[in-house]
Amino acid sequence: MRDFSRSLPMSLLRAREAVMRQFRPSLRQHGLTEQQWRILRALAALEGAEVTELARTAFLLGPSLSRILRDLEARNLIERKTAKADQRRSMVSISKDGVKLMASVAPTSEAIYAEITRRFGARKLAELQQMLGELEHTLAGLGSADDTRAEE
Amino acid sequence: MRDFSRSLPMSLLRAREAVMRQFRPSLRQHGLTEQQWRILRALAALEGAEVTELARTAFLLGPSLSRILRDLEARNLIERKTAKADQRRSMVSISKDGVKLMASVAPTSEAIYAEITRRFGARKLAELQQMLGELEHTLAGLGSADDTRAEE
DNA sequence: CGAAGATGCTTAACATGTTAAGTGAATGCG
DNA sequence: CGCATTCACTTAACATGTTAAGCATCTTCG
Repeated sequence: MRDFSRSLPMSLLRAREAVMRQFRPSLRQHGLTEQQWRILRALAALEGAEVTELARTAFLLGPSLSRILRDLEARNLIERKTAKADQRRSMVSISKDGVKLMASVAPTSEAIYAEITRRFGARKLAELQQMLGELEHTLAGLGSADDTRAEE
Repeated sequence: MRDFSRSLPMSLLRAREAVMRQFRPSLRQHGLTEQQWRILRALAALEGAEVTELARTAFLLGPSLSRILRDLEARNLIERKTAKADQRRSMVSISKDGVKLMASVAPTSEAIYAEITRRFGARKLAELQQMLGELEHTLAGLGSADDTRAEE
């Protein structure tokens, strides 16, 4: 059998870990996990979204998102209000505290990303992301059907 | 701020998920998680290894590995014995049941991998893995020091 | 209208990720 | 030798990943 340490899943896992290792300490200093940070960023970009939409954007499964939103709301970093038209849906938005927190994290985060880009090379990085996108697209629809998470 | 859905971490996450989505159902049918499968494969390749070495190979953190080994041992898929020379170390090896289980999973797993390779293109896949390896190497040593997990 | 089904979200249960602390065994060194 | 340090691994505690159930609300259609 193939040397599994050279398999595609392992390559992807190690590469992602190498990248995230750069960001985690900074996020941690601000009391945020990687996933919480994704949610805040998504909310800042979307300016309010339904939970399902947020799950798709932040690439989180419903149950994870449910828990995280509960915690972020308790920390006053986000706000929720149920939609009037459809009581099942709830609109989530980032709070003022949330915006403030983002502002305090963003500079370091941007700097790290810039350093990664510089080291790896902007062109190469673009190529890599191109290929990753193609891989994702190639496999879309191969596996199970219903995809609440990604799959736009 | 950058559209975070196009950031490198998200690209890597989505790509990996697209790949793993192909394998999970088959593994699940055999009562294995992705991580348990990694450990079995690593053990089959190494023919017995110390826990730390196994963590490095299967790219798992110590605490995760500890729990998983406990469970795999309870299921009689692996065996452990403490080293004579150094009582702190324990040698882990795959059991006969473990080998049997691997044999029952491997064909499907190989078929899925072959299909992914076929769809994406073997050459492109090699290119992608090459770039992933470079990315990993580029970032090695940038972040925190001590790396018990990977970083050979 | 009203019951059956679909939808949006949450809870539950178990497995792993992540960091810190704990434990026993080896090592280094005065 | 003896004691502090290091080492290999495990436990603990909390956050997320993953699948299955649960629970309202909404929609569909007779």
